[in-house]
Amino acid sequence: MEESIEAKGLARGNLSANVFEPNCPSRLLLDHVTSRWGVLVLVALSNGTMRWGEVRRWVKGITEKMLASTLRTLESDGLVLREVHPVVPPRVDYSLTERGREVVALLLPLVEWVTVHTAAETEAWAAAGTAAEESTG
Amino acid sequence: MEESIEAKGLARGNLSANVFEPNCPSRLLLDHVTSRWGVLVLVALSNGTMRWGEVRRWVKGITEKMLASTLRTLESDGLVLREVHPVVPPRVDYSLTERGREVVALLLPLVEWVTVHTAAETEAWAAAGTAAEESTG
DNA sequence: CCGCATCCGTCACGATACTG
DNA sequence: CAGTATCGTGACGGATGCGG
Repeated sequence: MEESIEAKGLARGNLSANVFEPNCPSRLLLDHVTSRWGVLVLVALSNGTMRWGEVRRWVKGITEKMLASTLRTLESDGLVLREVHPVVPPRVDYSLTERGREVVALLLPLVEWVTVHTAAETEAWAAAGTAAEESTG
Repeated sequence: MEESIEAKGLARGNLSANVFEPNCPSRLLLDHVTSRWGVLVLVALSNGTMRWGEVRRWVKGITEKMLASTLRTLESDGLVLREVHPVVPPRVDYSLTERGREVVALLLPLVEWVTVHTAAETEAWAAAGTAAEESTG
């Protein structure tokens, strides 16, 4: 394992930020980007600017409350840009900031890895799911 | 952004696993590896085999319950190897499996990015924290 | 109808105490 | 040292209400 964090000194405390410290702000940001919905929202937005409803349709299963909360959090972290258009009907666009794109670039390989490494299990799931797809919508 | 997931077809649904599907098993695995404590435990174990107490000391702020739960989950996911030595006093070693090392390799850049991008805020935090350390304990 | 805030129920999380 | 059992709280999730 040449990729040890020790080699990089990441967790040795010789860097200013240390995610292993409970009160370090880096822990908060890490929690946000790796949160249950945060990662999915970020990855969804990697496709470009999206409207509220669009993001909601991408991240299936998320509630309106969590979507709003997640978007607000990511916005305050400077990862997501929120643009409100004062039109009727109301239109709000969400997109990734420069920082947001940086994180997503690191997030994508992880999501891809997970996707690949659940392929075996997913085959069975998809097989059963496809049959039930008609009933579940 | 040439790294769009569209280009890879990751979220297009043409891969067997799709993290955007609420019931897809890949979502579970993603939640596990990106969970609040999961990522920290995995990164900690990237330093090599550790004992229970060691991991606990690395991941500051984690409770015994969460540590046990997280380790069990990661073990069931095939990311962490748990070795029980029937000795007195009891000794249990935790290490990364081959798959675990793969995920950590993808997790480290993310953690590193977070660390770097909170450096500015952390300076103020460290400065204030060091000063307040005396009063707050 | 879209975007989002609020109330409330539920469950995982967190602290403590206890066992082998 | 390495966990397990128990109980309280806060965050999450669902439904509802409001403004444009």
